[in-house]
Amino acid sequence: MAKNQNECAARIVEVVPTVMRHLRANIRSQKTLQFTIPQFRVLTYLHHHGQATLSELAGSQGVSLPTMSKLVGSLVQRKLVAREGHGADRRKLKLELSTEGQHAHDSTLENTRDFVAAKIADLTDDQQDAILNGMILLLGVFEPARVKAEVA
Amino acid sequence: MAKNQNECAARIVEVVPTVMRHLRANIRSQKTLQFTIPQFRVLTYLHHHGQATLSELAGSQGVSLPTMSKLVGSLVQRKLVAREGHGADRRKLKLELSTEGQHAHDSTLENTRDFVAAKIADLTDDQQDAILNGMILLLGVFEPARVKAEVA
DNA sequence: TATAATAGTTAGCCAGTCTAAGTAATTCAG
DNA sequence: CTGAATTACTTAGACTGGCTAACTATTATA
Repeated sequence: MAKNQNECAARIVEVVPTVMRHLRANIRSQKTLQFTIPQFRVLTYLHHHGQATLSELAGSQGVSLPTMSKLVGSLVQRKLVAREGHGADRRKLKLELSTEGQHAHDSTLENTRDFVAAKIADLTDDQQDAILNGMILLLGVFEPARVKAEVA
Repeated sequence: MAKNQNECAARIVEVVPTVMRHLRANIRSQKTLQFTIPQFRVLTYLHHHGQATLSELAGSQGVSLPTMSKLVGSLVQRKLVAREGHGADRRKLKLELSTEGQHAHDSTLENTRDFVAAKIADLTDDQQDAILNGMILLLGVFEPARVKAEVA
C-alpha cells in the first residue's frame, strides 16, 4: 500500500465535510435568490445538459426518485424549472431551466465561485494549481464518467 | 489574479459536493452502527477533545445551539455520548464519549477511511500526495485555526 | 440588588432523505 | 391482441438537520 494512502483518505474524510459546510452556508445566504446545495446542483445539471428526465436527474445526483420529485417540484413552483410531460413516451417528464432559472443559476454560480476565489486568493499560483489538481483527481476517483466526458 | 484561481474555485464548488455524497452514502450504509455525517462529526470532535460543552460543539461545527442540542440529544439517547451537568458553572454541560461511543467512532472511522482508501488505491503515490496536499491547503483556507492547531 | 449576559432547551417551521405503496404508460410473452 | 411485467413518476409518512423565537436557569456586573 502506498505510504500516504491512509493519511490521504483520512484527510478527505476530514476536509470534504468541512469545506462543504462553508459552501452550503454561502449558497444559502445569498441575497438575491437562495438555494440549498441539492437545489443548486439540479440547476447546474440542467444548465449543462439542457434537459433531463426525473430519473436521469435522480440518478445523476445519487438520490431516490421521490426525493428528486419533491426537489424538482419546489423548483417548478418557483418557476425556475419547466416541467412538461407528453413527449413520445408519456411516462417521462421533460425538465428544463426556465429563463429565470438560467439567470438564477448563473448568478449563484458566480457568487459562490467568487466566494471560494476570495478564500483562495492569498494562496500562491502553485498552491492553487495543487488544489485544482487534487480536485480533478478526486472527481476521477469518485465519478470517473464525468472526467472522461470532459476529455471526450 | 492568478490564472487558475477561477477554475480552481469552480472545481471546488463542483467536486466537494460530489465527494460529499459518496461519503455520506458510505457512512449511512455501514452495517454495525449507522450515523449521519453531522453525528459522526460530533463523535470525532469529542474523540479528539475528550470533552466539550454544547456551545463549544455548536461553534466547532458551525451550527446553532438548538441544532446541536437536538443532535447531541439523539446521541445521548443512543448512549454514545454522556451528558452531565452540575460542574463549576452549572449552566454548562459536560459532554463526553461513552465507551460505546468511542468504539462506534473508531469502527466507523476505520470503515470510512477504508472505503476512501479503496477508492484511491489505483492512484499512484504522487497522485495520492497531490490529493493530500490539496486537502491540507483547503483546510487551511477554510479553517486556518485547525491547521495551526496541528502544527503547534 | 436589579439588570445583563450566558448556557441550554423547547416549540415550530422547512428542506432533504428514505421506504412503501400507489397510478399511469409502455413493453412483451403467449 | 390481451394480460402481465416493467418503467416513470407521485403521494404518504417518517426521520434528521437546519433555522429563529421564546423560554428557563445560572452567573456576572453596574
